[in-house]
Amino acid sequence: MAKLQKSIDKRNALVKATIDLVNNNGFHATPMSKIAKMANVSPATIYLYFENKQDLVNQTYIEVKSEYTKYAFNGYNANAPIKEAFKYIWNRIADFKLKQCDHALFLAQCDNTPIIDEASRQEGIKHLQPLLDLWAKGKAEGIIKPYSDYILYAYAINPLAFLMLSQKRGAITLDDTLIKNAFEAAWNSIKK
Amino acid sequence: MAKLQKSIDKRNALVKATIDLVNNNGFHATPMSKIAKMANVSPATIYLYFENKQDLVNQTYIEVKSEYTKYAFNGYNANAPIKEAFKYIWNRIADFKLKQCDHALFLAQCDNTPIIDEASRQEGIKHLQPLLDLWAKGKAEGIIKPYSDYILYAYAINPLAFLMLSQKRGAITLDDTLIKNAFEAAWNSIKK
DNA sequence: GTTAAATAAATAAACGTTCATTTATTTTTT
DNA sequence: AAAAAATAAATGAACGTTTATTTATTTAAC
Repeated sequence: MAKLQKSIDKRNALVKATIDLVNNNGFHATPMSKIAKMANVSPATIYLYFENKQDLVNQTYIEVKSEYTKYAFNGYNANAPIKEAFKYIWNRIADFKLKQCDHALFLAQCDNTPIIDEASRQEGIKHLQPLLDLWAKGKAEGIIKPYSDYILYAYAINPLAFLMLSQKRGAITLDDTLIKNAFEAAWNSIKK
Repeated sequence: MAKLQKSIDKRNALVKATIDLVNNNGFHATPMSKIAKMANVSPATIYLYFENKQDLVNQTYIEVKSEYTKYAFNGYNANAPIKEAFKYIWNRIADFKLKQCDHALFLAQCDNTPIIDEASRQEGIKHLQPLLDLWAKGKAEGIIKPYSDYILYAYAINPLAFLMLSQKRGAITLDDTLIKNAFEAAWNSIKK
């Protein structure tokens, strides 16, 4: 059997093009032809790597979400004291949203619209477990308020998405002072 | 029909259909034909009320955003003490996001995607002035932290959008206790 | 009877996807 | 080790469908 390797470079180029175009034009104004053109392949080639447009955007979402959480927990020490551990994760997430702004924007768009299907959304949620574990530990130790994971996330993590969007739109510049303030606000809203 | 002039009812039905369909299927899967069908008019009729599809979604956005802020500040007394005044607005906003969940979802989708144009986005921002005024006053009195409006909004108001989405997706139920906790978190993150 | 409102039907452009074919790589034969 | 055969990867062009929008026509108020 002749075995040939479909080029991973091409797949990556397609994923990257999808992120770029969906970020700038939205899903509805991102035809396969444009994605193909930006990735320097033929439209037909997309279908060698992805089942259809829905599959392309689903896979892109899962991939980006996975990068996000991988980055967030990279180097994380689950045995550190609660506040220190949380600070580490929080700063990694802030870092990601600033340095990988395009990826964070893409996630925000997917998380707030029905463009990806429910299965992919569920798949993306799984990876946050270490943070939820930290919160459980913090609650057990009486350091973190006994709120649900969702309200903790809403107040401690999600505001970063809004700040990132504001920066992207030129309304603010996220300097070190602002980030430091943001962390204090985050911590204050979840600490007991 | 008593009078045959461009019926405001028809326009409202079109706006409502747009919200429903965009919420459930996204902009890309919401053709004019479906909007027309749901509003019980002919596709051509849409063009008697709106210039084109972009104009329809722009106007829908501005209308919903306007309802949102109108509701938020209805009955608001700008001369009340800072915390009390903030609590009033915050609860009105929470109320809106829960009772008018569809409208809040539509706004979230518009605010996180490029489906509406920049002019309409700017137009939508204007209406928040009373809240910004309150914060300015609170900062002047040394009651509220000297953060930018964006970071205050990110921590005090925007988390409600995340909670609303979580509820819509069945992950949580926003009861009175949770809302009360959420307010305390909001206030703690902005109070000095 | 005139005019404005509403529509069904029509249309051109754009879309996602498939098809027929070519190109590139691997396997088999000699 | 070369040549031939087989197969995988890639493509441009084409398909059928859907889309937003326009047109020509009908309907209903005054």
